[in-house]
Amino acid sequence: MTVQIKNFKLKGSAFPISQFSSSCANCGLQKLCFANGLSENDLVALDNLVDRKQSLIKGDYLYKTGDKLTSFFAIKAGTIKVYSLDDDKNEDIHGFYLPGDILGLDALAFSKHPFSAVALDVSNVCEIPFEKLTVLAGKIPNLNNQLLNLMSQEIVNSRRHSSVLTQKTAEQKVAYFILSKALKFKARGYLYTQFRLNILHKDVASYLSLTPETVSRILTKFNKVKIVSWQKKEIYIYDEVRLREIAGERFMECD
Amino acid sequence: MTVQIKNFKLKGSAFPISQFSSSCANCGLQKLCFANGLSENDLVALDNLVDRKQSLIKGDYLYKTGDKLTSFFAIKAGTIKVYSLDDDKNEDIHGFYLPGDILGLDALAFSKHPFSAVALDVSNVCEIPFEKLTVLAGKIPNLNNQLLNLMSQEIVNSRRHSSVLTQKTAEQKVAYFILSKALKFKARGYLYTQFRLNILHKDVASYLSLTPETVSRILTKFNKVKIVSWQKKEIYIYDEVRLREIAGERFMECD
DNA sequence: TAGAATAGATGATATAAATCAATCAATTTA
DNA sequence: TAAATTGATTGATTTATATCATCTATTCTA
Repeated sequence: MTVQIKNFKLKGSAFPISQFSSSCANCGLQKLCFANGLSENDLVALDNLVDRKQSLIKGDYLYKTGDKLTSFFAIKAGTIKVYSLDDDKNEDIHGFYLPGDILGLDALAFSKHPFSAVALDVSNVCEIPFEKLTVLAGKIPNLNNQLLNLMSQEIVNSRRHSSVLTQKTAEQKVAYFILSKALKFKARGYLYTQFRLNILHKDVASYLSLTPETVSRILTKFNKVKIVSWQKKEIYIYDEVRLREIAGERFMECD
Repeated sequence: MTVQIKNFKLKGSAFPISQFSSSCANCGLQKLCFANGLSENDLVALDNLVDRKQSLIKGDYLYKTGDKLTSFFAIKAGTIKVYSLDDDKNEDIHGFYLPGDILGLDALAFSKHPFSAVALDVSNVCEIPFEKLTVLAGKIPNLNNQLLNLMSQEIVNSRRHSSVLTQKTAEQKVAYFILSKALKFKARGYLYTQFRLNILHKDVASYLSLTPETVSRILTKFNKVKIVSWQKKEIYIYDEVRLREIAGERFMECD
């Protein structure tokens, strides 16, 4: 990526939409996606499978629990929430997926989506038909390896999240959450001390296994002591050092 | 499996050791392993990769956090604990693996084991060199599919565990844990209302994000009201219906 | 753009499970 | 096999966070 696009504000978008991503070869998120490690020829073969979807708007579903697995999705822009519903119809949120993340790998074992994926944002995704992809992966060892790597990462991420849930206090969880999102922006080369995050506080609460009240109290406190503020979807990190101290280094995702 | 071996007691063994598992073709756990769905020829090719390890004893490690990934392991008999250590050297337990389970898939992304795996039991495992396996998987689509399926299952299992941790009360967690192990025995064709489970209560506590005291109090209660007892490593389920009611059906592993 | 619905903030109170403490039982090891 | 270590039980107390309640701000929608 030679052109660094500033983190300009597009309503509802967590990341800027790249102008240069109409093919895998030009996509700035290539290294994070199935395309990683492919030769030029292989990249073309992959590219031909990919269907670049029109924008999704808030509330659009990529898939719902129980849907047949037909495609994986790579997020180019926006925010996707992955969740299931418990008996009382409460959302059990498993993750918020951002540009560069891959969705749907968990559906492979049963050929059905065990979770639902909904856009929180104006979002942009690449749709990759899963049967065609696995056939192609059979022919391109590097593609197959990347598929395996992505799944393995997903296992580790999920275990890491379990550790966060069980080992951190409410305050540590909230600090950790904000920091992990910030570091994700940083890794992509965007401004990370100040960014838009289109996630409701109550959804963060669910993801961290807390109540909205607890999250609200903690954010109020963090704002008062000038560590970080999160208001109207905008996050400002005032004191990264303190935030790191509270969050703890352990389990931090560094992708 | 035509010969049904009774769940005889071998000191420290959760499952009986099969007499007939010196090759994948004869292994009763074939359907759960990499071997699932392979033709006779392909099975032989897989079989040639597999190194059948001598018995492990309690405390033996299959691998430790940070070790280079060299092999996956399939459990034939015994119990393996997978965990990491937190800053205070507390164990953060991610799972107890039983016969038919596969270990090490989480290491693929970074070529290093993110967790440690230790035998709680006299255990028997098959060691499958991971590089050779992935090369072979490149040639045998069914093997590759099975590898992908196993990884996908691991993602779902991990998410399911997160749901248990966040959505169930202490009592529900303990009931759920016992029931899920029982159903695993049942699925393998063993006696499941009464079985040996060589896991310390304090390890279960850690796995369920509870304290040993809480687990102890709950087990005392379950014993008093004649639902289930777990003493000296022996589990007796007296009232499966009540146990199911308390555990709740949701998130139950059915493998 | 007004009204309704949803999200967020803040205070008072309740509670599930943790922590602390003291035995008792079982397992390891010298 | 005795002593030492580790695990399990049970009771008293504490505490982090949930719950309940109310109010305000924001976002939808008709």
